[in-house]
Amino acid sequence: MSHVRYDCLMSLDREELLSTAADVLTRRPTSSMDDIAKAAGISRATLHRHFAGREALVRALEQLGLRHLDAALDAARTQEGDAADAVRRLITETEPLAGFLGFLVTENQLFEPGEQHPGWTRIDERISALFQRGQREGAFRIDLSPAWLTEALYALITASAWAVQDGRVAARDSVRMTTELLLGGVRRSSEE
Amino acid sequence: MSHVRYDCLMSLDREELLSTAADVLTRRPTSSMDDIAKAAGISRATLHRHFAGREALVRALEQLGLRHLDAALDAARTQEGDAADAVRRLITETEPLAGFLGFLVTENQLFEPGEQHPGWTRIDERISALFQRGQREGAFRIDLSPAWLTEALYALITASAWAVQDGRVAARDSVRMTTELLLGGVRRSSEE
DNA sequence: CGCGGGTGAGACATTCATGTCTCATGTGCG
DNA sequence: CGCACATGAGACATGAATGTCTCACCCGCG
Repeated sequence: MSHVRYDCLMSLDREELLSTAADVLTRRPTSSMDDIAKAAGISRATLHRHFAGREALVRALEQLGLRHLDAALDAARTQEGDAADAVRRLITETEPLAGFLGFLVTENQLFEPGEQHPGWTRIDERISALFQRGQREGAFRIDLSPAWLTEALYALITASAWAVQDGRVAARDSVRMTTELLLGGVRRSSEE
Repeated sequence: MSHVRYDCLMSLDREELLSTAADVLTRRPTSSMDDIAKAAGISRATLHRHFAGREALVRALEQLGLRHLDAALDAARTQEGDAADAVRRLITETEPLAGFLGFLVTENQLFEPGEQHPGWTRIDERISALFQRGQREGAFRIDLSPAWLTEALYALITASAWAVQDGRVAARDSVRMTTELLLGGVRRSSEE
């Protein structure tokens, strides 16, 4: 068997597969295994050979999303520099994932009301830590809990992705709109 | 047939039915017609006598949601007084609908990617008009489009409902958190 | 050349929600 | 009382998605 020798290549296939699956499900969250297989250019049988079932596929997609989020958090260097700038960087890095993130959040909200995978808590904590740092440094207001700010960040990012998808927001404005609203709010402020 | 005579009563039944259906689907968006019927204390057959199918039921729920939103917009008197205060009132009035709203948004996002019911555009326009007014009066910043602010309002309201449901935000803080974030953003501001 | 592993196509059983139908019950009203 | 209508219970057919299986095919490699 070539399983062992070609594990890395298999992983690559798997990675691409997950990627296109993410694309398809981002566009149409109710796509069937058939649709996903066709979109990936493989047969349903082969798709099943990679992922035991839809359940397993979604789990794997979740892991993929978590990895990407982790990477985005790393790339944003959330522990460095001005907290507000770090939030800007984080949103910028996260924007390409926005639609996919929306799928995962919806899926989670849909099928596991109340419980949540442990993988998310770590991401939540990393984001939460950023907001906490901002509060500690006096850059962020302290009357909004980091947990809520984290939720709001998710919400605004996915909302912007959907707004872009529906043509209500221009794609090039997406990051700025999200960032500015989250950081500054609607009210006209005296500073800057 | 007593159809004509009892139309008003039937409507009342229908209203209650819609209400409990909304409750059930808010909690578990994937509930079956069976679940809904049981929750309403009626048989699936009777449920089908009121609504031709799930499609029709969801449509009716959408109408219900639109009516409630309209009522919330009326109650918030969005055209009166300070725009920021109007937003506060709007969120306060909308908060009881938040979970239900989340269901409708998700359902929409799920099954009709791209298109949207004409009923929503009117609501969107009413909310959008509020933000426009705030911009005109100099209370709101003008570099965020009213369309985006409207989307963000939806997103934050439903996000807060989910956060409360998952225990990440206290129910009593929900309105304040949403309002404050939307109006003032994360950044600590010099005013107030 | 011949072999083996991976693949595509498709048949098949299963499950689940849905929609429709029938029939027995029950309740109110004449 | 007896009739009409609404309801509840449940059988039934349908359709869709899923998961499993078999078989033929092809491609690379010995």
